[in-house]
Amino acid sequence: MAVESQKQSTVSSTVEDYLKVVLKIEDMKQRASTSRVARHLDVADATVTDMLRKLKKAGLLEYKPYYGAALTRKGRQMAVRILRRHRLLEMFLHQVLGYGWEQVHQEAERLEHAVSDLFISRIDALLDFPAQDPHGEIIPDARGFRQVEDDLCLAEAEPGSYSVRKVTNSDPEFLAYLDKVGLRPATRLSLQEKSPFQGPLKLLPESGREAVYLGLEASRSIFVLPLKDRPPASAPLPKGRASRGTVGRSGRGAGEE
Amino acid sequence: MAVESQKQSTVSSTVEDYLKVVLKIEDMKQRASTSRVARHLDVADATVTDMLRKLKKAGLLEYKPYYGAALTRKGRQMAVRILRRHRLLEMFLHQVLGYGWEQVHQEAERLEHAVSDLFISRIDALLDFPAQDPHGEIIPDARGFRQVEDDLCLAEAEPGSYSVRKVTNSDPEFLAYLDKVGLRPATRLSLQEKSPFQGPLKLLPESGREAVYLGLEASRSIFVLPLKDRPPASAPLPKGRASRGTVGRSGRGAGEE
DNA sequence: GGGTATTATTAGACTAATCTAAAAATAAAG
DNA sequence: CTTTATTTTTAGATTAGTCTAATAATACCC
Repeated sequence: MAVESQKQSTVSSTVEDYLKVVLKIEDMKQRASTSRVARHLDVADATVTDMLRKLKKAGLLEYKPYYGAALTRKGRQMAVRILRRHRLLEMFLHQVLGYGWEQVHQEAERLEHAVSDLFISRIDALLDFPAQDPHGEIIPDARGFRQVEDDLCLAEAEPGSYSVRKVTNSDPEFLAYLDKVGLRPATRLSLQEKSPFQGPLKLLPESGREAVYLGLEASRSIFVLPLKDRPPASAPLPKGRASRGTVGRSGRGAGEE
Repeated sequence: MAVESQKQSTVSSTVEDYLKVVLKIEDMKQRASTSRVARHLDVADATVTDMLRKLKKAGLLEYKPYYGAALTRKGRQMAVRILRRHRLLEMFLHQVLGYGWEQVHQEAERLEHAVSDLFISRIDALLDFPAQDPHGEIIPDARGFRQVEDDLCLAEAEPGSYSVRKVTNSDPEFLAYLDKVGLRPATRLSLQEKSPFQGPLKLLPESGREAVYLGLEASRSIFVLPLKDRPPASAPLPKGRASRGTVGRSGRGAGEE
């Protein structure tokens, strides 16, 4: 059949932000309820109700009153496109302009709506088609494919050896702190103990001056990969990364034929 | 006296565009009338009337009904800041991302409103503090100083030898044409004759395959510097540029004390 | 200097995105 | 299964930026 390259209707940057948030919530396996979306965007609930109705009419998401929203293929496609832009921009700011990983998010947040596709493809090439951003987040490819991320939340991990896969928190203060104690993507660490009753985690980062006591809440934004348990000093650095996720479409059936 | 570093109140990108246009018109020694501003921005005259009143109230320009607008120091400061951003961005797109000089304008037009001051200072350093953009336009420095441009419009020039200083037209088609016939900033050329009755100019660019016949209207956007008349083949390339403009404040009395 | 042409302004309206406060639906708890 | 608490939606308003059509001011020309 004819492959209609459906031109991507242009949407406002506000709409892009809504789609991005719904995608983020869906990725966390949560229901994209009015209030949850509102919290992420820091707007009033009523505003979200209106917008969701509008986005439904535009065919970008399903919306059931009093229930919530779910992206359509078209909406997801757009959301993933923004996600790709955001992460590529972060990588560019970090690698080319020397931004710290705690600085990249805010700038990318504005640029993702302003740069052209040409800009994106140029920085993609300049960076040699990076697979991850400075926080360890996977960068969707140009067609919208996203590698499945097979990582584990530190908050759920058992004591043992791990390497940091990604940090899903963009608060500059928090990231600066992690940096200070030596917790960055690719850092190896040993989780030594988890205190009971929502207590902190005792960690030993490889860059390892001393043990770090990290609050449980903070540990929820750190994702790790288990390391084959070998003597940490002689363990070979897993070049690509020991176990990779399989490659799959972004979302059920999204993307073009 | 105490140096109040007056924090630059933030304005919308729309306002930035208005200020930029008024600056551009003033730079052309014209009156910033409602209709002229409207034409530059491609909006209705009525829209401009409203906006000028608003900008006057914000202290960014003077506005006399039925006459026009003139930037205040504060307004000019903001406008020059955007101009600097625009031109630095163009240079960056050209030098780092490999954009053609006919492609840079459109992208910079969006980015100038979106990038942070950090971004600007980083690309400024990366480019080694360039003095001009890809069209030969002077880039104001970080304090808002602008070199006086002592160039001559080709439309007003007498036959003789010149080098191209700048091209003040951002139409991609037009720039692509100039490029094709070998007319770019720094290109040396000889203006051979000017046909009477608004006729075309006969030019011989140094990169010089053959003579170029350029319409008078087109010649208005090309600015040149006269060359000391020596045999063109042996003339030494003026390194910095033979005669430089003096350095002065951007606009009468603008800038901080 | 009065009539015509041009240029500006006013008036009224629209859209996108937002808000607050009130009303309605759903969920939770006895 | 009724009452209460929570969540969501509706209603009504606001702001920024824009438009068109009508009116008013200025400029130009014999």
